[in-house]
Amino acid sequence: MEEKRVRVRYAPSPTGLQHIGGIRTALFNYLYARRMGGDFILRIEDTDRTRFFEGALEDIFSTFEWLGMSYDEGPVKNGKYAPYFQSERLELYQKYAKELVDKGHAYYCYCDSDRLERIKKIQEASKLPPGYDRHCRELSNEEAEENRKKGTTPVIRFKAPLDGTTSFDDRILGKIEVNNSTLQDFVLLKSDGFPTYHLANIVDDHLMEITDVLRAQEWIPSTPNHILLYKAFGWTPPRFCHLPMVMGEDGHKLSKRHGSTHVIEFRNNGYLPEAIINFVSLLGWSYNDKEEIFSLEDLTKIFDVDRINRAPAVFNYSKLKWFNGVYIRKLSIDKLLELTLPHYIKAGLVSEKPTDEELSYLKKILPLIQDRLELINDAPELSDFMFGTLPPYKTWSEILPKKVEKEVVIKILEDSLTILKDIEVKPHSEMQDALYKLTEKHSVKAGAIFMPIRIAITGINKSPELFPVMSVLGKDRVIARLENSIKKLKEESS
RNA sequence: GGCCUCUUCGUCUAGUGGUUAGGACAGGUGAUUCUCAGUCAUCAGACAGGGGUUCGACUCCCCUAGGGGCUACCA
Repeated sequence: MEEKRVRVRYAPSPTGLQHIGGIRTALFNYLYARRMGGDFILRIEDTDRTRFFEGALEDIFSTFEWLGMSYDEGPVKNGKYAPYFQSERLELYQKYAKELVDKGHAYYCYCDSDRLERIKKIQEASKLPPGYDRHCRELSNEEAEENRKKGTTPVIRFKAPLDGTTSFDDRILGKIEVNNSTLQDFVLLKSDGFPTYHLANIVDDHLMEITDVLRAQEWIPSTPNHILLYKAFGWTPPRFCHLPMVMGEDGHKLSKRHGSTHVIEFRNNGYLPEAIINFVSLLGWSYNDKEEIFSLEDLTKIFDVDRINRAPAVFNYSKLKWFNGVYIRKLSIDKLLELTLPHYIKAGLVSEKPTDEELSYLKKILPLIQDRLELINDAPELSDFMFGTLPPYKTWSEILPKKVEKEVVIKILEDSLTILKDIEVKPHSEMQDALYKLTEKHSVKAGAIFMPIRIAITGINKSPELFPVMSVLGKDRVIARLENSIKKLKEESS
């Protein structure tokens, strides 16, 4: 049999910001399409008017762009099957819902929310499984007419089979079968004329010639409904592939209470798109047992649906951070500058319109902190001591090495000052060797020499390598900071 | 409650009847004539339990337990 060109879609509903779970689904669809040389479609399922969220669309587009995922058809871009907003396809769904009624697969239901509420309460009270009681399923024409006269706008419900079974073959889960007796007469068309997810989704998937549906496992329970719908229409269903859920650290579906979940939050917090893509690709999928650093480009070549896991995956923030560090270390200094500059400006370390001088100074600082940077946003905090004549000293007493007498520290700093005044401040072993000699003179360990110098010069006890720092700072500032520290220490001891 | 589904180190996972059960993150230790980070080395850490099937089960089957999802005129 000839294989059809693969067509997959990501179909978010604009009810909130894009989150990790959604983007994982989007990514897998994207990768599958690219790997198979097929089409990736973006479709906006805006069928719930009550939950529409203002910034959602903008967020979807910018998230895709930021992550570097392109789609072949979708809003704005359009394509052969336009429009890609379900809200613009209403007549279509109404037509198909009506068709189902005519074929006897669906019916008008006049039950209002009051009645629905009532039967729900009764079911709860008598511990019966909840669900619509199919009151309108076999309504006579007279009764229907009566309801119409009362002015109630009906919904259209699917007439689910009462017995037998419905099954489908999931690409990763295998055969899934349910008894039709457990199915509901779910709503297809709401009373406001909008379709429900179930109707709109399958109508569009069919019309848009979607071949594979990759979606989260939370959709498994409604898949039999969808299969039945395809059957009622006489259409061939696509292949289904249900992706494992993404959980929070407590084992529940990932949500806000687990911390950041929206892609935009990660973006704002200093995460790189490469890190998000790489990390998310490994949520429920793996390549092999040794490689795990992949670019989006790599992934389009190696992604394999058959290697997707069945079990849910817990979102591990610390591993994401590690990935971010990996990708930050891969950045060129120019790129790193571009990304960190706004933060330096915000921190007030660089002027609003940075001068060339400021820019080239930043370019000298960044290599100093690149290795230790985990989040782009942390750059200013990690390097603020590189700015100004004197660093922002903390309390001296807290920072001084504990095991060394203050008098000795002062002597060490004075000796260092003498040494440094005489040589070039370069990141060279010469400087290191010269200072190292002080360990013998004062009979202390290396740390007792370098720590005081570090603190005197940077004002902190955790800094990048001392000699590169001194080199970037320049001789004048090194001397000034050393002198200032000695002075301060002397004041404090008197 | 009902239906569906899942189960290898704390976490992400490799594994497809015979392995010292491998890797990564996190954690421990050591090295890198200084701290932190990075890097390198190293340690610790798992097949949920019980029955089968088999010469042999992490791998196949059944049961139990535990987890998760769904159960809307939301997607």
